[in-house]
Formats: sequence, structure tokens, C-alpha cells
Amino acid sequence: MSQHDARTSRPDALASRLDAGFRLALIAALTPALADRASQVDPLIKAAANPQFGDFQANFAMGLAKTLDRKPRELAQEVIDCAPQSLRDLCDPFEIAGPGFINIRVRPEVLAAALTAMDSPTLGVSSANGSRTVAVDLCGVNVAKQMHVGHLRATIIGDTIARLFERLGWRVYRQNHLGDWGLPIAMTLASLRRAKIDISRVTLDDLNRAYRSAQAQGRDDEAGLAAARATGAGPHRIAELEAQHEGASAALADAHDTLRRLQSGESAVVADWQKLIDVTMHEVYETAQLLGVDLKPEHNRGESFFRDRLVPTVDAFVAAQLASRDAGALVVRFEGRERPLLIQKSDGTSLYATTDLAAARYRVQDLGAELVVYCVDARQRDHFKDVFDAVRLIGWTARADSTEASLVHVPFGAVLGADKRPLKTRSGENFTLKALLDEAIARGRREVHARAAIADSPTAALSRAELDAIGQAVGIAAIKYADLSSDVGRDYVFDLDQMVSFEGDTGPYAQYAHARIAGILAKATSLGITCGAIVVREPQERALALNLLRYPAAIEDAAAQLAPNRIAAFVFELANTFNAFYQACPVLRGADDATRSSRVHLCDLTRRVLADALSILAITAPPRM
RNA sequence: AUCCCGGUAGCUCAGUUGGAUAGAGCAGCAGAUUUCUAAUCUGCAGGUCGGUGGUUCGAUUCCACCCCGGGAUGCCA
Repeated sequence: MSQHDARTSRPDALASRLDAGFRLALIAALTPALADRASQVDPLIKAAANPQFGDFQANFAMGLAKTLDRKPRELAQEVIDCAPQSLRDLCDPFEIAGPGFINIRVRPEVLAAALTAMDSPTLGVSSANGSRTVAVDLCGVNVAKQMHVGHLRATIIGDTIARLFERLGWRVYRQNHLGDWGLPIAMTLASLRRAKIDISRVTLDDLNRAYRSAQAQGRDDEAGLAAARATGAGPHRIAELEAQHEGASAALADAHDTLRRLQSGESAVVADWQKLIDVTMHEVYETAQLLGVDLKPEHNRGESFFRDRLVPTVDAFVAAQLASRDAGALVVRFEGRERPLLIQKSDGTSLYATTDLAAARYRVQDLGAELVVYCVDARQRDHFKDVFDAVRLIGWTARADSTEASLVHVPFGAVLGADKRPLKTRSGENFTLKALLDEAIARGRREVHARAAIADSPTAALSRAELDAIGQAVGIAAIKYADLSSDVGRDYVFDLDQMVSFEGDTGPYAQYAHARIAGILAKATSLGITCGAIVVREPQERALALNLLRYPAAIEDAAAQLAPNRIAAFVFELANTFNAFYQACPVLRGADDATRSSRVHLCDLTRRVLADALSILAITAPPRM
């Protein structure tokens, strides 16, 4: 996964204190041998690979011994002997194991104190307080096309990344790069007008049909075909262009004419065009709401938004002598790369790369983003590589404070059917996103209702509407968690049975853990048991404590790597650790008052961390299920 | 043809500055409940980390070559 800055994983609160202590020990032990270079030695503190090795381990001895020509275990012992009191106070006596690992076990009081310190509304997460800015390109629907599963990913991955940075206190600009301008939409518009369809009462289905029929009527691309042949493009591409060529028709001329009238601002055409957008976006917002995604009209920065910036963009590249004329078109060439970036067609019009260049400039120089994240299909890898390089060449990554903005593509893979081919319905059509979500919600509701029918179930007394709401949350969580829980760059097989099986690494499993805790806390309240001083005694309490303390580092890591699956992995681990604790450590029936109130406190903290992490994935955590 | 991405347990996948015995989930097997929600937990079994070579005290991780799968490849987005 791409990384947008040089920052390595941030250690959690405890690990960074251990790190600081070991650095002091290293300086004390190594200054005779290394002089001032001793302060540069990294103690390499990591979470222990296995609980039997303690909580953390320091791995510096082996590598360092090599450069100093010493025995690693001896070296480790010398550093331990120099440990300052501040470090010794944190843990039990160190153990040296294997070739020279130092095993570290944190004292229970230290864990308890660290948990108490994290018990605040921020949950230990530090905030940038709006001092940093990111733009997130997400959703990217095309006007007149129904949303399908591909848009699911661009939408929820982008929303999660946006939420992640919002949680970290960044200023976040969501950018919905709509396909709402240019020839494709003009073709649809022309097709509708030819068919004399009343655009004022048109439905998305009508638009969808018009879009497809417009595509079928074909685009002619003689210049493109000639160029493709001349430059030795793949047979695939040439065949595609030939097919289009055969379908060349008056439809194309009509579309070009419609586009010209749209561009010149002819009011009737513009009104129709706006209507197309409204109809399309109505369903997009509905779907976004269903998915819990924050996507509204104010986030629209579609192609049409950049229409007046296209000519200046091309001019800038020409003026900077970065663009050259080739077979009538304008291209930007890169050193060491055969493939150029086409920024103007031979007929003088611009194309998607031009818009992307203008958009990148806008995001960095107008919005002031230090980071621009593009949540777009992995097949556009090469395209974005070229666009980003072109933006750097012309210097548009330069920010006002003279730092350099990072442009990062987060490529996501395809959603596949059981046959490992892109997901289709039986009749070969793309699944609409709506159909998919409806199915998942139905499944979620069925499960929740079945559960509520069991006599002692906590949901037994709920109304049908309440159960439906929970079932919807469960169904949506199932789909979203499945999508976000593995490396987004990879394809995955859409398997609704697995997603809503509610066992193992799923959204409902995390929701269930949360609901259990909420149940305990509700009972605790009615019994008058409140949060008290935390005592870490049992191994399951220790495991839970260590897990909770990792939260701030986990989400900072997810942000640094732009990897939503890191959040999901944290959620799953915490739910797991909690369930083990729940099994082994009675909370409300604990041995004494102190134990009960300590465990209620652990439950409370766990519930809040779980809900917080899930909220970054925009997965709701119902109090009962 | 060139470039990009991937190949880890039967299946789906984690594994980021190279570290101890490569981890989960599902499926399989064996257990735990007069229980704070069993949508749970505990244990067992399951691997030449695609292959070969190299660097290293140590490689799933870095390098080279090869095999397999997918994608991209100038006037679509």
C-alpha cells in the first residue's frame, strides 16, 4: 500500500515511553564506543510476537552487535544495566532470550495508569486541529448511469479515508469527481431529445437506457484508430475502435452539436443537462445515506466544475514547453517512459487527463491540500501515475508555504462474482448497487428477527420497526466490513452468505461485541455499579488493556498507509480480545466491589473505542441486537 | 510486445523500516453453557509463504531471473 509520507508506524503510548527509556540506556551504554552516534541507535521496540515473550520486545541487539563486532546477548545485558530508573519503573525485570531479544513485561499499575490517561473524549488520539489539509476524491459517479458495485468501493473507501483524517483533526475536502461533462453526456442528452422524451419527468432508468443506446449508436474515432494503428496499440484497443468506427452515424454529429450548444450555454440545453444531473444525484444521495456515507451536493466537483480551467491548463503546459504536438494531438512526455499523456485531442478538445490536471491544481493550490487522495479503480493506475508526474513537472504540487503536496492514488480492485469474473446478474447485466444493498438489508433483517423470536433474547421486546432498523444496520455493516477489511487494492469475491454469516471476521461480529458490552453497561447502571479504579490482574484483562492502548497508533497507522483494513483489523482484534475477557472475567458478578467497578470501567472504555473505530468505517453500533 | 498488480493452510485473507515456532476467519474434528446476549469461548489438525539463485548471523519481507493469473497500453473515463 502506498505511503504518503516518510513517517513510519507510530508506536503506541506505552511503546513510545519504552522507546524513550531505551534510547537513554543505549546512549549511556554506547557512548564510549560510538560517541554521539549512540543517540541515533533505534531500540526497535515492537509488540511481542507471542505473549510468552511478554508485552513488548526490543530487537536492537542483533543488528548492533554485528556492526560493533560484539556478542548480541552481552550487548543486550550491558544496555539493560544502563537502563534509567524511569524505564525500570515501567516494567518487570528484563529478560534476554534467543539470539538477543529483550523481552519486556509492563507492570500492571503502569497499564492501569495508561488506561486512565486515555479515558477522555479523545480516547488518546491527538488532533491536528485543522492545521493540516487533505482532499479526498471519492465516488466519481457518471451522470445518467446507475450506481453499480464499482461505485460502492469508490464511495465507501473514500468516505472511510475522509473520516479517518477528520478523526485525526485534519481539514478534509471531499471531492466527488462526477462525470457530468463532455461527449458521453452530450450523447445521452442528444439521444433523449431525439426520442422526444420529456426530460422534465425523466427517471434514472430512462437515463440509463438512453445512455446505453447512445453508446451503442457508436462513436466514430477515425483519428484515434489511425493513431492506434500507427503507434502499435494492443489488438484489444484496435478492435474496440474498429467496432466504434462501423457504428459511426449521424448520432455522433448530433451529439457534437448538442455538446456545442451546451458549452455555449444555450438555456434549454443547459436546463435539460441540469435535470439529468439532478435525477442521477438524487439516487446517489439516497444510496449514500443508506450506506452512512457523508456525501452531499456541496462535495460535487465534477468535470463541469473544471470546464473553464481546461484551456488554461493546456496553455500552461504549452507555455512551459512540456507539451508537444503529435499527430495533431498534444502530449506530455516523460523521461524513461514510452507512454505519453494525452492532454488535447487532435480536434482541439480536451479529455479526462486535462480535467484531472486542472483538478489536481485546484486541490493543491485553491484548497491548500498537502495530501490529495484518489479513491479510484486500480485499472487507472497508469493514468494517475502519468497525471501525477505531469502535475509535478509543471510544479503544481507546490503549496503556498513552499512545501510539496503529495498526490496518492488508492487503487481498489474489482468486486467479483462466484465465477471470479466481474459481478453480473444472471442476465449478464451489472448489479445495481441498490439491488445489492436491498438484498443485504433483507438478510440482516431476517437474522435479527429470527434472533428476536427467541424467548430470553434482549431484543424480544422490541417493535418490528426497531428490529428492522437493527437489521438494516447489520446488513449494511456486513457489506461494508467485507469491503473494507482486506487490502482494498485486491479484488474480492462478493459472497453475501459469508458476509452475513455473522461469525468470525465480519461486521456483525464487531457489532455483536459492542452490543454485549452495551448490555452489561446498561445492567451495571441499573445495579448501581459505576466505573472505578482500573486493576489489571487476569491475563485477559492485560490483553484487553494492551489492545485498547494501541488504538491511537492503530488509526494513525491506517492514515499513514491509507489502509482502511488496518482499522477493521484493530476492530476485530479488540472484539476478539473482549470476547475472551468476557468469557473469563465476570463483570457484574465479579468477586468484590473493586473488581466489579474496575471491569465495568474496562467495558466502558472498550465500548467507546469500539464504537469510535467503527464510526471511522461508518458502521453503526446498535446497543442491542 | 512492453509496463503494472498479484501468487501465503482445502477456501477467503492478515503479515511496512529483515527477527524467535509464518498468523486469523470459514470449512473439519474435540470440548465449554442451570452464564453479564452461544451471533460466544477453549483446544486439535491443517504450510517446500509460486519456483530457482543471490545478499544476510537471520528472508514471506530486499535483489535478479523464471512460471502462473489478472490488468493497462495516445485521441473513452
